[in-house]
Amino acid sequence: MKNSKEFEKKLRSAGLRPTKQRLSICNVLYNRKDTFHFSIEELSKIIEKNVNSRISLATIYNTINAFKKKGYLKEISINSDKSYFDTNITNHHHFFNEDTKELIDLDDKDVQKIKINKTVPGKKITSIEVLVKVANSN
Amino acid sequence: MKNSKEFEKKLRSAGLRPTKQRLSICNVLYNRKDTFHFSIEELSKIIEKNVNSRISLATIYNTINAFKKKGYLKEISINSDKSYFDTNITNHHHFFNEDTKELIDLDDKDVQKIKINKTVPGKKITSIEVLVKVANSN
DNA sequence: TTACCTGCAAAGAGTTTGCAGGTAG
DNA sequence: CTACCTGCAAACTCTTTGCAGGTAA
Repeated sequence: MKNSKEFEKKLRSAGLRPTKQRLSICNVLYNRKDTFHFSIEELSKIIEKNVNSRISLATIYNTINAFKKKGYLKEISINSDKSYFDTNITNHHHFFNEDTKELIDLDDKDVQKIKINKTVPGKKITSIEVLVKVANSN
Repeated sequence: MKNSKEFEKKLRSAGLRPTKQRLSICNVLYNRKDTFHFSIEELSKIIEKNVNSRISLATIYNTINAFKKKGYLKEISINSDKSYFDTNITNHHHFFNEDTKELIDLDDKDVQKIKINKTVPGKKITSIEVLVKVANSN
Protein backbone atom coordinates (compact mmCIF):
# COMPACT_ATOMS: atom_id res chain seq x y z
CA MET A 1 0.00 0.00 0.00
CA LYS A 2 1.28 3.41 -1.02
CA ASN A 3 0.81 6.65 0.87
CA SER A 4 0.22 5.01 4.20
CA LYS A 5 1.83 7.91 6.05
CA GLU A 6 -0.49 10.31 4.31
CA PHE A 7 -3.50 8.15 5.09
CA GLU A 8 -2.49 7.96 8.75
CA LYS A 9 -2.44 11.74 8.89
CA LYS A 10 -5.79 11.94 7.17
CA LEU A 11 -7.36 9.48 9.59
CA ARG A 12 -5.94 11.16 12.66
CA SER A 13 -7.08 14.56 11.51
CA ALA A 14 -10.58 13.12 11.25
CA GLY A 15 -10.28 11.89 14.84
CA LEU A 16 -9.80 8.26 13.90
CA ARG A 17 -7.02 5.83 14.71
CA PRO A 18 -5.20 4.44 11.70
CA THR A 19 -6.18 0.79 11.86
CA LYS A 20 -5.57 -1.82 9.22
CA GLN A 21 -9.21 -1.71 8.16
CA ARG A 22 -9.28 2.05 7.82
CA LEU A 23 -6.06 2.12 5.84
CA SER A 24 -7.66 -0.34 3.42
CA ILE A 25 -10.59 2.01 3.04
CA CYS A 26 -8.28 4.97 2.39
CA ASN A 27 -6.39 2.97 -0.15
CA VAL A 28 -9.51 2.27 -2.17
CA LEU A 29 -10.76 5.81 -1.86
CA TYR A 30 -7.67 7.88 -2.41
CA ASN A 31 -5.01 5.77 -4.08
CA ARG A 32 -6.20 6.67 -7.55
CA LYS A 33 -5.86 9.36 -10.13
CA ASP A 34 -9.52 9.88 -10.95
CA THR A 35 -12.57 10.89 -9.07
CA PHE A 36 -14.31 8.01 -7.39
CA HIS A 37 -18.08 7.82 -7.03
CA PHE A 38 -19.51 5.09 -4.85
CA SER A 39 -22.26 3.77 -2.66
CA ILE A 40 -21.33 2.03 0.60
CA GLU A 41 -22.27 -1.31 -0.91
CA GLU A 42 -19.97 -0.82 -3.90
CA LEU A 43 -17.14 0.37 -1.69
CA SER A 44 -17.53 -2.67 0.52
CA LYS A 45 -17.29 -5.01 -2.48
CA ILE A 46 -14.21 -3.31 -3.85
CA ILE A 47 -12.42 -3.45 -0.50
CA GLU A 48 -13.34 -7.12 -0.20
CA LYS A 49 -11.76 -7.81 -3.58
CA ASN A 50 -8.72 -5.66 -2.80
CA VAL A 51 -7.71 -7.13 0.52
CA ASN A 52 -9.41 -10.50 0.13
CA SER A 53 -11.32 -10.12 3.37
CA ARG A 54 -14.44 -8.44 4.54
CA ILE A 55 -14.55 -5.22 6.52
CA SER A 56 -17.73 -4.83 8.49
CA LEU A 57 -20.28 -2.30 7.35
CA ALA A 58 -20.20 -0.66 10.77
CA THR A 59 -16.54 0.22 10.27
CA ILE A 60 -17.07 1.42 6.72
CA TYR A 61 -20.01 3.61 7.67
CA ASN A 62 -18.23 5.17 10.62
CA THR A 63 -15.12 5.94 8.62
CA ILE A 64 -17.06 7.36 5.68
CA ASN A 65 -19.19 9.49 7.98
CA ALA A 66 -16.10 10.88 9.73
CA PHE A 67 -14.54 11.72 6.35
CA LYS A 68 -17.71 13.35 5.18
CA LYS A 69 -17.92 15.45 8.34
CA LYS A 70 -14.31 16.49 7.91
CA GLY A 71 -14.88 17.37 4.25
CA TYR A 72 -12.73 14.61 2.78
CA LEU A 73 -15.72 13.27 0.89
CA LYS A 74 -18.86 14.79 -0.51
CA GLU A 75 -22.27 13.23 -0.36
CA ILE A 76 -24.17 13.79 -3.58
CA SER A 77 -27.80 14.89 -3.55
CA ILE A 78 -29.67 12.23 -5.44
CA ASN A 79 -32.97 10.95 -4.41
CA SER A 80 -32.05 7.35 -4.57
CA ASP A 81 -32.63 4.48 -2.21
CA LYS A 82 -29.01 4.74 -1.12
CA SER A 83 -26.34 7.39 -0.52
CA TYR A 84 -23.67 8.21 -3.04
CA PHE A 85 -20.30 9.74 -2.21
CA ASP A 86 -17.60 11.43 -4.22
CA THR A 87 -13.89 11.72 -3.50
CA ASN A 88 -13.78 14.85 -5.65
CA ILE A 89 -14.42 17.58 -3.11
CA THR A 90 -13.86 20.48 -5.49
CA ASN A 91 -16.77 22.51 -6.75
CA HIS A 92 -18.41 20.50 -9.50
CA HIS A 93 -21.63 18.94 -10.64
CA HIS A 94 -22.92 15.63 -11.96
CA PHE A 95 -24.65 13.70 -14.64
CA PHE A 96 -26.71 10.86 -13.23
CA ASN A 97 -27.35 8.02 -15.61
CA GLU A 98 -30.80 6.82 -14.65
CA ASP A 99 -30.38 3.54 -16.49
CA THR A 100 -27.17 2.43 -14.83
CA LYS A 101 -27.37 4.57 -11.66
CA GLU A 102 -23.90 5.82 -12.54
CA LEU A 103 -22.54 9.26 -11.76
CA ILE A 104 -20.33 11.22 -14.12
CA ASP A 105 -18.47 14.38 -13.17
CA LEU A 106 -19.26 17.67 -14.79
CA ASP A 107 -16.30 19.98 -14.44
CA ASP A 108 -16.96 23.50 -13.38
CA LYS A 109 -16.11 24.54 -16.92
CA ASP A 110 -18.82 22.24 -18.34
CA VAL A 111 -21.53 24.13 -16.52
CA GLN A 112 -22.11 27.79 -17.00
CA LYS A 113 -21.62 29.70 -13.76
CA ILE A 114 -24.89 29.73 -11.83
CA LYS A 115 -26.29 32.90 -10.44
CA ILE A 116 -29.07 32.88 -7.89
CA ASN A 117 -31.19 36.03 -7.85
CA LYS A 118 -32.87 35.35 -4.56
CA THR A 119 -31.84 35.04 -0.93
CA VAL A 120 -33.25 33.52 2.22
CA PRO A 121 -33.17 36.02 5.11
CA GLY A 122 -30.65 35.13 7.82
CA LYS A 123 -29.27 32.22 5.81
CA LYS A 124 -26.17 31.85 3.76
CA ILE A 125 -25.65 29.57 0.80
CA THR A 126 -23.57 26.55 1.73
CA SER A 127 -23.61 24.82 -1.65
CA ILE A 128 -25.06 24.87 -5.12
CA GLU A 129 -25.48 21.46 -6.68
CA VAL A 130 -26.58 20.78 -10.22
CA LEU A 131 -27.78 17.30 -11.09
CA VAL A 132 -28.31 16.55 -14.76
CA LYS A 133 -30.28 13.35 -15.19
CA VAL A 134 -29.81 11.45 -18.42
CA ALA A 135 -31.45 8.33 -19.84
CA ASN A 136 -31.39 6.27 -23.02
CA SER A 137 -32.43 8.36 -25.97
CA ASN A 138 -34.58 5.58 -27.46
CA MET B 1 -64.42 19.45 -0.44
CA LYS B 2 -64.08 21.54 -3.58
CA ASN B 3 -63.03 20.31 -7.01
CA SER B 4 -64.05 16.73 -6.41
CA LYS B 5 -64.97 16.26 -10.07
CA GLU B 6 -61.55 17.47 -11.09
CA PHE B 7 -59.88 15.18 -8.56
CA GLU B 8 -61.89 12.21 -9.81
CA LYS B 9 -60.62 12.89 -13.30
CA LYS B 10 -57.09 13.21 -12.06
CA LEU B 11 -57.26 9.95 -10.17
CA ARG B 12 -58.81 8.05 -13.05
CA SER B 13 -56.26 9.34 -15.49
CA ALA B 14 -53.58 7.99 -13.17
CA GLY B 15 -55.30 4.61 -13.26
CA LEU B 16 -56.78 4.90 -9.78
CA ARG B 17 -60.34 4.72 -8.55
CA PRO B 18 -61.57 7.85 -6.81
CA THR B 19 -62.07 6.59 -3.29
CA LYS B 20 -62.79 8.69 -0.24
CA GLN B 21 -59.20 8.28 0.98
CA ARG B 22 -57.70 9.33 -2.33
CA LEU B 23 -59.97 12.34 -2.63
CA SER B 24 -58.73 13.43 0.81
CA ILE B 25 -55.18 13.13 -0.44
CA CYS B 26 -55.99 15.20 -3.54
CA ASN B 27 -57.67 17.78 -1.41
CA VAL B 28 -54.56 18.29 0.68
CA LEU B 29 -52.27 18.26 -2.32
CA TYR B 30 -54.10 20.37 -4.85
CA ASN B 31 -56.75 22.43 -3.12
CA ARG B 32 -54.36 25.30 -2.50
CA LYS B 33 -52.94 28.32 -4.21
CA ASP B 34 -49.28 27.77 -3.46
CA THR B 35 -46.76 25.12 -4.19
CA PHE B 36 -46.73 22.36 -1.63
CA HIS B 37 -43.55 20.56 -0.58
CA PHE B 38 -43.89 17.51 1.60
CA SER B 39 -42.57 14.22 2.83
CA ILE B 40 -44.95 11.29 3.15
CA GLU B 41 -44.89 11.60 6.92
CA GLU B 42 -45.89 15.28 6.81
CA LEU B 43 -48.61 14.59 4.27
CA SER B 44 -50.00 11.84 6.45
CA LYS B 45 -50.18 14.15 9.48
CA ILE B 46 -51.89 16.91 7.53
CA ILE B 47 -54.50 14.53 6.14
CA GLU B 48 -55.09 13.18 9.62
CA LYS B 49 -55.76 16.68 10.91
CA ASN B 50 -57.91 17.56 7.89
CA VAL B 51 -60.30 14.66 7.93
CA ASN B 52 -59.89 13.66 11.56
CA SER B 53 -59.00 10.11 10.69
CA ARG B 54 -55.96 8.19 9.62
CA ILE B 55 -55.27 7.01 6.10
CA SER B 56 -52.89 4.09 5.96
CA LEU B 57 -49.38 4.68 4.69
CA ALA B 58 -49.85 1.96 2.09
CA THR B 59 -52.64 3.97 0.48
CA ILE B 60 -50.72 7.22 0.65
CA TYR B 61 -47.60 5.69 -0.87
CA ASN B 62 -49.47 4.03 -3.68
CA THR B 63 -51.38 7.17 -4.58
CA ILE B 64 -48.30 9.38 -4.44
CA ASN B 65 -46.32 6.93 -6.55
CA ALA B 66 -49.05 6.80 -9.18
CA PHE B 67 -49.16 10.61 -9.29
CA LYS B 68 -45.43 10.81 -9.58
CA LYS B 69 -45.40 8.30 -12.42
CA LYS B 70 -48.12 10.26 -14.20
CA GLY B 71 -46.23 13.53 -13.69
CA TYR B 72 -48.71 15.11 -11.27
CA LEU B 73 -45.98 15.41 -8.66
CA LYS B 74 -42.24 15.80 -8.78
CA GLU B 75 -39.81 14.07 -6.49
CA ILE B 76 -37.00 16.36 -5.46
CA SER B 77 -33.38 15.18 -5.46
CA ILE B 78 -32.17 15.66 -1.93
CA ASN B 79 -30.01 13.21 -0.21
CA SER B 80 -32.08 12.98 2.86
CA ASP B 81 -33.28 10.02 4.84
CA LYS B 82 -36.70 10.47 3.28
CA SER B 83 -38.25 11.49 -0.04
CA TYR B 84 -39.61 14.95 -0.69
CA PHE B 85 -42.29 15.77 -3.25
CA ASP B 86 -43.50 18.94 -4.88
CA THR B 87 -46.89 19.77 -6.36
CA ASN B 88 -45.26 22.37 -8.57
CA ILE B 89 -44.43 20.40 -11.68
CA THR B 90 -43.17 23.34 -13.71
CA ASN B 91 -39.49 23.76 -14.40
CA HIS B 92 -37.97 25.21 -11.26
CA HIS B 93 -35.35 24.71 -8.62
CA HIS B 94 -35.03 24.77 -4.84
CA PHE B 95 -33.43 26.17 -1.78
CA PHE B 96 -33.04 23.57 0.93
CA ASN B 97 -32.85 24.92 4.43
CA GLU B 98 -30.49 22.53 6.18
CA ASP B 99 -31.54 23.70 9.63
CA THR B 100 -35.26 23.15 9.23
CA LYS B 101 -35.19 20.65 6.33
CA GLU B 102 -37.56 22.97 4.54
CA LEU B 103 -37.74 23.47 0.78
CA ILE B 104 -38.31 26.82 -0.87
CA ASP B 105 -39.09 27.28 -4.55
CA LEU B 106 -36.71 29.08 -6.83
CA ASP B 107 -38.56 30.33 -9.87
CA ASP B 108 -36.97 29.82 -13.21
CA LYS B 109 -36.32 33.54 -13.28
CA ASP B 110 -34.39 33.37 -10.00
CA VAL B 111 -31.81 31.09 -11.52
CA GLN B 112 -29.80 32.02 -14.53
CA LYS B 113 -30.40 29.66 -17.43
CA ILE B 114 -28.09 26.68 -17.13
CA LYS B 115 -26.04 25.55 -20.04
CA ILE B 116 -24.32 22.18 -20.04
CA ASN B 117 -21.31 21.99 -22.33
CA LYS B 118 -20.99 18.23 -22.25
CA THR B 119 -23.00 15.25 -23.39
CA VAL B 120 -23.20 11.57 -22.60
CA PRO B 121 -23.14 9.48 -25.80
CA GLY B 122 -26.44 7.76 -26.54
CA LYS B 123 -28.21 9.53 -23.70
CA LYS B 124 -30.53 12.46 -23.57
CA ILE B 125 -31.00 14.89 -20.74
CA THR B 126 -34.23 14.22 -18.87
CA SER B 127 -33.90 16.92 -16.24
CA ILE B 128 -31.62 19.56 -14.78
CA GLU B 129 -32.09 20.18 -11.09
CA VAL B 130 -30.38 22.83 -9.05
CA LEU B 131 -30.35 22.51 -5.30
CA VAL B 132 -29.10 25.48 -3.32
CA LYS B 133 -28.41 24.52 0.26
CA VAL B 134 -28.62 27.25 2.88
CA ALA B 135 -27.91 27.30 6.59
CA ASN B 136 -27.82 29.80 9.44
CA SER B 137 -25.27 32.48 8.75
CA ASN B 138 -23.95 32.44 12.33
C1' DT C 1 -70.15 -9.76 -9.33
C1' DT C 2 -65.56 -8.65 -10.30
C1' DA C 3 -61.78 -6.04 -9.98
C1' DC C 4 -59.76 -2.94 -7.34
C1' DC C 5 -58.88 -0.73 -2.73
C1' DT C 6 -57.94 -0.28 2.35
C1' DG C 7 -55.63 -1.12 6.51
C1' DC C 8 -52.77 -3.80 9.01
C1' DA C 9 -48.76 -6.15 9.81
C1' DA C 10 -44.81 -8.19 8.06
C1' DA C 11 -41.02 -7.89 5.01
C1' DG C 12 -37.15 -5.34 2.77
C1' DA C 13 -33.34 -2.16 2.12
C1' DG C 14 -30.10 1.00 3.90
C1' DT C 15 -28.06 2.78 7.95
C1' DT C 16 -27.02 3.08 12.95
C1' DT C 17 -26.15 1.27 17.53
C1' DG C 18 -24.92 -1.86 21.57
C1' DC C 19 -21.89 -5.01 23.10
C1' DA C 20 -18.00 -8.22 23.91
C1' DG C 21 -13.62 -9.22 22.57
C1' DG C 22 -9.39 -7.10 20.33
C1' DT C 23 -5.82 -3.44 19.21
C1' DA C 24 -3.29 1.12 19.17
C1' DG C 25 -0.69 4.19 21.86
C1' DC D 1 -3.41 -0.10 30.85
C1' DT D 2 -6.84 2.68 28.84
C1' DA D 3 -9.33 4.32 25.30
C1' DC D 4 -10.71 3.37 21.13
C1' DC D 5 -11.90 -0.01 17.41
C1' DT D 6 -13.96 -4.20 15.10
C1' DG D 7 -17.44 -7.32 13.84
C1' DC D 8 -21.64 -9.14 14.62
C1' DA D 9 -26.35 -8.87 15.32
C1' DA D 10 -30.12 -6.32 16.63
C1' DA D 11 -32.51 -2.06 16.16
C1' DC D 12 -34.30 1.75 13.42
C1' DT D 13 -36.35 4.35 9.62
C1' DC D 14 -38.48 4.65 5.36
C1' DT D 15 -40.83 2.19 1.86
C1' DT D 16 -43.05 -1.86 -0.27
C1' DT D 17 -45.75 -6.07 -0.22
C1' DG D 18 -49.18 -9.83 1.10
C1' DC D 19 -53.44 -10.69 2.69
C1' DA D 20 -58.30 -10.60 4.26
C1' DG D 21 -62.19 -7.95 4.44
C1' DG D 22 -64.50 -3.88 2.07
C1' DT D 23 -65.99 -0.83 -1.88
C1' DA D 24 -66.62 1.06 -6.73
C1' DA D 25 -68.66 0.18 -11.12
